[in-house]
Amino acid sequence: MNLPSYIKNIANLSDQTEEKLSTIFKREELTKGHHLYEQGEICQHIFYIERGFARVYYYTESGKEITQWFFADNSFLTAVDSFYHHKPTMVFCELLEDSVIYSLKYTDMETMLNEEHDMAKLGFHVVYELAKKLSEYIIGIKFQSAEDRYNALMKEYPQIFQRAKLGHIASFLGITQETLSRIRAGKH
Amino acid sequence: MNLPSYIKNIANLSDQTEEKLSTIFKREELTKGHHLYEQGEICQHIFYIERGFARVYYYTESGKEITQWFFADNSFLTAVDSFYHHKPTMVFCELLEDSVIYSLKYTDMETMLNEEHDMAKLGFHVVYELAKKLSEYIIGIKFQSAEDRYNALMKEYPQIFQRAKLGHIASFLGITQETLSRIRAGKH
DNA sequence: TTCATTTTTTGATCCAGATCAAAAACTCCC
DNA sequence: GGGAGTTTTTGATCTGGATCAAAAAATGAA
Repeated sequence: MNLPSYIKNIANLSDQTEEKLSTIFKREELTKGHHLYEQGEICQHIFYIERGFARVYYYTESGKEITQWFFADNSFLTAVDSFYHHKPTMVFCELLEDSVIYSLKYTDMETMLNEEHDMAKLGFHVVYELAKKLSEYIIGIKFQSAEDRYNALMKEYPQIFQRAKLGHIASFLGITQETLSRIRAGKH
Repeated sequence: MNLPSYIKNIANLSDQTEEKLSTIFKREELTKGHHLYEQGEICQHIFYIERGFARVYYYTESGKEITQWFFADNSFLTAVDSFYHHKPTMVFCELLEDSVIYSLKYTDMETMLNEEHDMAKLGFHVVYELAKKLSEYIIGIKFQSAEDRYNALMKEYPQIFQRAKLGHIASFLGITQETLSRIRAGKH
């Protein structure tokens, strides 16, 4: 779904806000492998995926690559640790498929947040939903077995194995690739 | 710090908003053991802790009690899964100390969010900070050993052992009480 | 101060899942 | 279609932290 339609579904913006918004969002078709942002950068944008698939990941001190989150069609994403406070982010965001991405510069968003009341409400809504997801994820990852988490992911998002590699999914679940492979094989 | 001062520190509200806000917040002194909300309720309030200490917890299917989060002085809290969408929450929130709590009814907040632009901006800010914390917590809990997480907690929040019980802290860290006890004893 | 209850520590055992290593199964390009 | 790289599976072994059980320490009420 394109961004204007998506926003219409979740919030009731004035014509003025809608128009402004449409002028500051940039729509791009980006290819698989493209990075929306990388570790060390200050993430200046908030992104919306019209169509595609993205993975956010980082490296541990010991050099292991960990998937923090996946984002599919119709989701907003940004480097939460960086965007709002202009600090270098710790994470990378790469596209796992050719994707259609809208991006909005922080400075433009800030301006709109200040100028348009309904934009501020929309911002609240979007961030609130993010917090809710994160909160649910935390409940899941603590004190659930690897297999429980796998089952939960499959239920919520069955196409994941068509769109991401096993290793990516494993580190998202907080387990090794080998363990995930075994769970999937039904052994264990 | 009381709520008006705290808010002044993080946002620049108009006199009008500030005044409105002060009329809809209720300030109470509540005793240790009091529950701000319980599982099954629809959480109707957002709370601010002027002074005190709260613990959010829930029960797993197998009946184990898990601490989801601690909140100390100068923090906002609510049942994220419930508040905004009026669904029964899965979690409990109890005070671990006598506390001074401000509470704001959802309906009042919604009204203000709609009426006052700078209130919407404040809401965005508060929720954004929450999302950032949750996001950082997730990075910590995956692929860090129990001891690493213990050390991180001690660094960030050394007083925790004076304010919460070992068992509460253990489930927050995602480990058993016995393991935490051993880590603390320096063995292992 | 004593006794009961709660909380923390210690000990012994066990297992889910990590790690290391290598084989198998895919990809995809020349 | 063959070979080089990539991704997934399988196998063997090891270990951090769980579980169960009980002792020790702290708390608190009478």
